[in-house]
Amino acid sequence: MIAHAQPELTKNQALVFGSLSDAGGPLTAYAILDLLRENGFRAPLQVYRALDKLVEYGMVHRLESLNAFVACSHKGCAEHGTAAFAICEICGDVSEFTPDEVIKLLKEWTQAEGFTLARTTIELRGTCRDCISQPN
Amino acid sequence: MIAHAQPELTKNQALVFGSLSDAGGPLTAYAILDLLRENGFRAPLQVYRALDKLVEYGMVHRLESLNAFVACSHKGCAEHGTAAFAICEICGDVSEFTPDEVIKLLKEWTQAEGFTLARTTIELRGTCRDCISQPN
DNA sequence: GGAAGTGGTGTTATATTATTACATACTTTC
DNA sequence: GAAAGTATGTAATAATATAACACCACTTCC
Repeated sequence: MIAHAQPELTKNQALVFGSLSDAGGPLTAYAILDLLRENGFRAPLQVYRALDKLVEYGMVHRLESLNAFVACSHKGCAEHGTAAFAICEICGDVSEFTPDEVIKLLKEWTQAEGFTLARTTIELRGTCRDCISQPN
Repeated sequence: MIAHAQPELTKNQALVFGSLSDAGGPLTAYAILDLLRENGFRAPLQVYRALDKLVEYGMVHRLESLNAFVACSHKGCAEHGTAAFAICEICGDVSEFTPDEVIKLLKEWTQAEGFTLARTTIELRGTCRDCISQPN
């Protein structure tokens, strides 16, 4: 369990986090940029810099296999362990979960190997229950 | 356990696979392109098309968090389960392993959720034993 | 034999994702 | 108020990936 500070966000960070929260799903950096143009955003770097901080604070996760970002699904983004993601390739829905037992096993492997773990990416691609049951 | 066919590779596929095998580590598509210019490669698509097939055959893995590709570490690329990767951020070394117990737990989660799993990405970022012990 | 299908290739152009470099401004601390 | 640290704005460019189209080799099937 890692406790993340809940710092005051700057204006840009708050705008980016707001976009992701409102979206309720993953957005690419450029999609966020387009959403925020009316708020004065003009360049990708404004988005990327905010995202860097939000990821550092644990409030946003990066989905490596999508090159996209998603707001952490924990309310208030309270402390929690390493997250995993199930990504539906039909509807784009992303489910975040916290597979503590999996993380424990992976940590055991790293300790046996002498590997110092900094960051863990677990992403499952497939089809969610809804999209399987209604194949249209 | 999934048995991958070991098809005859086309010329381009063999060249790309050879580059990755020789490299003994991850390469980006554009790094491969540069290595193969002397073999007549001229465009990224020649690399990406070969990589697509090699990944499909299970002979090459894509490292999502690096946007890079690595030859499968199993000799002859025999049948094996889902792979995971530990990536050293100092020396760039990549260790492939097969965490069967982890995969089993993740599969249990997907079955409970009704999620149909197509592809699993597990990537650990950190520092390998060698780079921790000799901090230069 | 020829038509149609399939898969690989070559090439140009373009789309998408991310960073470098530099200038400016604001805040905190001493 | 000078110094240090952090946030911002902007332009340019780098790095990664795909679309579109033409051509060729091979098969298969009538």
